[in-house]
Amino acid sequence: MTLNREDKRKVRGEQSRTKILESAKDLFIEFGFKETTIAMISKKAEVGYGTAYTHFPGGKEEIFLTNMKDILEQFYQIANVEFTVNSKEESLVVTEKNIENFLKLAIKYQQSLKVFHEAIGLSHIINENWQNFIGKFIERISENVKQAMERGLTQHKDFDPEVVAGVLFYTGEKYMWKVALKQTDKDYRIIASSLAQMYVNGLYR
Amino acid sequence: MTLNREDKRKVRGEQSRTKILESAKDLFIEFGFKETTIAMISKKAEVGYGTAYTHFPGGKEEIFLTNMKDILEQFYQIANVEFTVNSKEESLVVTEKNIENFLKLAIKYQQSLKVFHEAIGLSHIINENWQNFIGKFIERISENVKQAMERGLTQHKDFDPEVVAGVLFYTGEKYMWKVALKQTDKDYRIIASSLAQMYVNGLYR
DNA sequence: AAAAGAAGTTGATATGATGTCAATTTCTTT
DNA sequence: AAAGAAATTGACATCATATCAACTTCTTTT
Repeated sequence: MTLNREDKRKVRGEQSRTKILESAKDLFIEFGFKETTIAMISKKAEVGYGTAYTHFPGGKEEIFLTNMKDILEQFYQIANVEFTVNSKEESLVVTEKNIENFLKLAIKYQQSLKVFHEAIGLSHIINENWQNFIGKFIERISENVKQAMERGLTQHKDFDPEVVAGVLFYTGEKYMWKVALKQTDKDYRIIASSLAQMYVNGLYR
Repeated sequence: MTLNREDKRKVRGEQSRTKILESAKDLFIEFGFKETTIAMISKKAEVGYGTAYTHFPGGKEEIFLTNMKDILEQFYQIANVEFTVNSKEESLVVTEKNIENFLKLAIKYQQSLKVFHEAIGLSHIINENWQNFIGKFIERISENVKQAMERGLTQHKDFDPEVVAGVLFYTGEKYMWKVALKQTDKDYRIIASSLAQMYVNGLYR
């Protein structure tokens, strides 16, 4: 066995895989998730029909998720910033900025997110991926809420942290989809401002 | 033409229609939207395969929507209650009660709503119906927000009424689905309380 | 009462997508 | 050069949808 020489079969395999992913990316954006078929993808990628399944046993779903991984990672970075809240004013600024960044990404990846939204409804596995992703956000925001409650910064001491976190995240998520689906004309800054105000004034005293 | 005598063909037709709807109702709850097929429905209803399509040209989607109409109407009644807000305290009580009623319906119709949620993702037409339905809610809540703003009762005069309304409705909607999909153990009163507090304290000064 | 017509039923059929698999090609190792 | 491994391939089985021409059942017309 010669380790330093390239295996041409592996190279060809990688090429097929890449061609499938790239062809799929274009097709999904042009035709959407449901309308795009394995036949279309393999044809555009100039590989046999079955080749798509050897590289992606999970079919369309796996191909799509592989392409989305990158974008999802960027969204997750926003929630992943550590911060400790010392005052209502500080929280307002941080929250508003986070929502703005979130919505900016939605604008940047509008086309892909539109397909993603469709796919979440159509595919059980893709939906599961998204729910799992959402869970991390909610958890993260809940921690901040708990922290604020423990320090006596909140309006009430009997808030449910998850519900409070949901007010921020679920409303933000909904507007993210609205932006992606072009269902709103509102400026992302207006959305971020009103939502941040509602959240911070609702939570802190 | 004899108007007072019954047309046996029409009677038989009505019977077929009813049998299709009732069979579908059971099957949808047992197998879900995707798994339930026209073949299953027509078989259980003891009619020919094509009969389902003569009564419901829109296929599965039309059958399902026809069955859901009743439940949706009940949800809409909650939003349709006129009320003018005079104080923050009054608003808190009314808002909390509305959310509670909303979530109570979700518990009552948990099984149907679970299927509905699946169907919204799978069917473009069913999704459209739901979006249209949601729009009425948001509009209604927005009116209340505007009213409060005009009367100088709010924390800010530059709130976007729709975004503010979204904070209440979209979070409520999300928890409605969580209840229907049994994705939460929280008591509906806990949810209603925290959400109402967040909304009212966020909006009013 | 028979013929014509209308309403409703029916299942065979065309269509279109998915996922599998046995055969085949291409490259590597013995 | 032969054997073996990796990757490719498209024909095929499967399954659900929607359509439609033939058919049955009932009503109206003559």
